[in-house]
Amino acid sequence: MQHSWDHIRTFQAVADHGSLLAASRHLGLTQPTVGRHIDLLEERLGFPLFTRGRDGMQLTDKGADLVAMAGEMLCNATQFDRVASGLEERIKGTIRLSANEILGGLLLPGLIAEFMAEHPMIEIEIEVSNEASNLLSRDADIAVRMFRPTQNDLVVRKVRDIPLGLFGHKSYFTRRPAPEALEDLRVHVLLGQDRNPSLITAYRAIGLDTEPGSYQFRCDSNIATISAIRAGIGIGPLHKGMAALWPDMVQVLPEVEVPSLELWLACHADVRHNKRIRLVMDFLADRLREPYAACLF
Amino acid sequence: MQHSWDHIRTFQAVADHGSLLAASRHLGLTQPTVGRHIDLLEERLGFPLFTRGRDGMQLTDKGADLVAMAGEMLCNATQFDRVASGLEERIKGTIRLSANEILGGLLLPGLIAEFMAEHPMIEIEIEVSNEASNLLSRDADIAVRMFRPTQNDLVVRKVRDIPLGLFGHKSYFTRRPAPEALEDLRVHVLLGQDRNPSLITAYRAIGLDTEPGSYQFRCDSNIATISAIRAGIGIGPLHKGMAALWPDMVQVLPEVEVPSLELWLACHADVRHNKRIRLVMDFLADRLREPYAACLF
DNA sequence: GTCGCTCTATAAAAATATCTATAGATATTA
DNA sequence: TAATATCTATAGATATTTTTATAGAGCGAC
Repeated sequence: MQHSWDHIRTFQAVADHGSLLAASRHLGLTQPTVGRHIDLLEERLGFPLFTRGRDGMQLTDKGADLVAMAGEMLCNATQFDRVASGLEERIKGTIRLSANEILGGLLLPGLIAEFMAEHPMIEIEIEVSNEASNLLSRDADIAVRMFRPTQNDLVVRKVRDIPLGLFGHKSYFTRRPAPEALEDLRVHVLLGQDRNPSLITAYRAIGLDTEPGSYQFRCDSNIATISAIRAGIGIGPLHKGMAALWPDMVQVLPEVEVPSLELWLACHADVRHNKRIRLVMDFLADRLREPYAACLF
Repeated sequence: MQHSWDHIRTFQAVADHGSLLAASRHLGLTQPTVGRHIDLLEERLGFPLFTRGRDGMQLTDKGADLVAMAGEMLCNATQFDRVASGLEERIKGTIRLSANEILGGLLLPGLIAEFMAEHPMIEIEIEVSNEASNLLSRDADIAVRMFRPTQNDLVVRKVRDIPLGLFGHKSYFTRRPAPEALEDLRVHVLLGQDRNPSLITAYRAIGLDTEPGSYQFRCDSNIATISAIRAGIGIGPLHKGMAALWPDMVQVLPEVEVPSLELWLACHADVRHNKRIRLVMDFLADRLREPYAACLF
């Protein structure tokens, strides 16, 4: 009896993630199972694929020679799944959305609640991450992005622009006078991010060239940053539509042109005819075009 | 949980062989197992891959859209196995030989007996068939052929030419006088083959243009044809070296030039460094170059 | 040093898949 | 018309695989 193709999948996952444990999590198996798959495969091939170290599994030379083909199989398998998903006509089923923290954490849940009431047969998962998840490897079915998705074979739709403005909480301005010109911002608490350079770039774009060190409050979490603004810690950029939902938010320097963000929807070309995906895409495109209805904060 | 890659393999096999039963034989599984694989796959995908008829399983349109990717996976998987086999360094193991009826049935067993005495760790299988088996899909590790193998990615070695001559059994010539010129053959019983045109072509090559109907004894089996010659039924071509092992065989028209056959060995490039395969290849190349030692007849 | 984290390896219990055997249905052959 | 192929579908017994739970070893932080 030959070895199973599943063992090759396991092999590829272990090679990719570097350890049995990490691979097992991604495969939805347990670590002993993954370990046994590798053991069996090695036994049948007659040579070791990995060296077992304390810090995981490292490919041997021979293992490295084989991993390319396993990778190709993975490509074909994911394409198989994608195409199959595109051929699928049932309404019932699951859709995975990928979105960044702000959209996925604050905005989408409200919209999805509405959608689910209309379509109880469709189950929806949201993957909240600021990393652009890979639609090609089917980490998600639909991506909601703040920039134009660039991968090939993607069907993308620009929904609209998202105008930004600089905002601070009313309470903040009881302590400091609101800035009247761009230079005044230098003496204010500016809320940006730690490692993610997108807001810093935005500040530069409006003519304020500050170094990361000059931000008094820094946090990687977009949500925490927004909370900080609402808590009156300082001034920072917000979606205008979102700020409009919160009383007590005061826009400063409204004449300053903060470059708008763009709102994009994307799905893989192979799945664009899937009814569920169409349904969700159309719904999102429709609702996201409207002003923000509610932020679940 | 996702579906198994093994189910995709099963899907591809069923699509390829047209029925659960045929696929199960090729996969080394049973028919109910193969059927359940397809059922599970269809259930997870949400649409049928096959229409079940009395005469097997026929791909639906959607199934046909998916079979290409499954086929690619099969390619990658067999390549995986081939490359793995090439990386393998153990002596112990199995080697599959592919050869035609004459070589595989009469000559190789004697050589292999000798080889096995020297190398008891290596198990050898012979696939005897006049169809050139596919080294790319790993039906065999080594092919012994009477013509130059043409597939790509093959490592081929010409061992030698095999001179042919026309022979008859002594007892035959007690009944009919031996032919003295080519034309005399017309009144003799010529032993050729039924559907396989190779011998007919050979007769044409030496200047004797006879139609298949004029062969009194016809048989698809090369071995039976040789037996017929040895039984004194008529005249036919034999390997000179083989005929030399049998007393009572008389060559006729030795001046007639019968085109020689060629003897080739081939293995896939991916496995050429496999020690077992090298060992067998070298042994065969060595022994096949010598005159025939024994025919197991 | 010790706690907490990573990782691999192993043995018994639980879940799952496979096989054997059989039935039913249709076409081909005698 | 009966016999013999082909094929798929289904149920119970058997094996195999997976999981759960546990141990052991190295590394970094406090």
